[in-house]
Amino acid sequence: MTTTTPINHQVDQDHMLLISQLYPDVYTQIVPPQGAATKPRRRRKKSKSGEAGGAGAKKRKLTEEQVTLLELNFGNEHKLESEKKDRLASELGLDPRQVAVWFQNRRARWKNKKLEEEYSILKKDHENVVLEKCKLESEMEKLKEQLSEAEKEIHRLSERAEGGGSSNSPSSSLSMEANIDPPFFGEFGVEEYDGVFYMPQNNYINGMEWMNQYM
DNA sequence: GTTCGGAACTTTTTACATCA
DNA sequence: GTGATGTAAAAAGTTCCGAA
Repeated sequence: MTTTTPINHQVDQDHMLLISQLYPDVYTQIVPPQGAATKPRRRRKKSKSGEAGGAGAKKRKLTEEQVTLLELNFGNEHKLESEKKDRLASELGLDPRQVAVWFQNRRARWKNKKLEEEYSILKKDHENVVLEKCKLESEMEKLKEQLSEAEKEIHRLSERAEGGGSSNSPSSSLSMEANIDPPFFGEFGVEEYDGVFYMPQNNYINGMEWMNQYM
């Protein structure tokens, strides 16, 4: 990382001077007059048409053909090598710097567009997830209701059975089953085969209360 | 007169080379 | 090997012009 040292300023000024000789049209506005060389670079001043820059400094809208060819090249490669830039520039009748600037701006536009697209995809994904969450929540509510009904039914049946005094009660038969050790993770009804865990479809892990009826 | 897209520009960041 | 320095290129941010 380079900081802007006085040495760098001098180097920058030298570059600017050199470039200004190569591309006088573009750089006449920003190369400081003599005596200003040691000052830090300043933003160019607002220049009116016809001022120092002259006709060459005027912004030119690129023609349709120029843009088409530039787009074509951008489609192939988002970055330009120096040789290709020069070749393209002479092909288009443009300054190589203009071609470079066009590619810089095009990359920026492309990046913005890509970000917008990614954002809208993520937004859509998020909306779908929220929708799915709502569905699952309402499904869970329904299942809870069903569970509550089942619990009530079990309670009714066990009360009736107790009243009858039968030794063949559901609780006694189930309690025998409860004494059998589960294979793996038995208490959750989860079994492991070959490193893969299997869970019975109707198992309900979080709401284990009903299981206690048989313990 | 205002807004917007884009060309042109400046500043910052990054990567690489060279040298002490 | 390592840190300082220089250089070039790209990214990021800004200014300003022309057209609608």
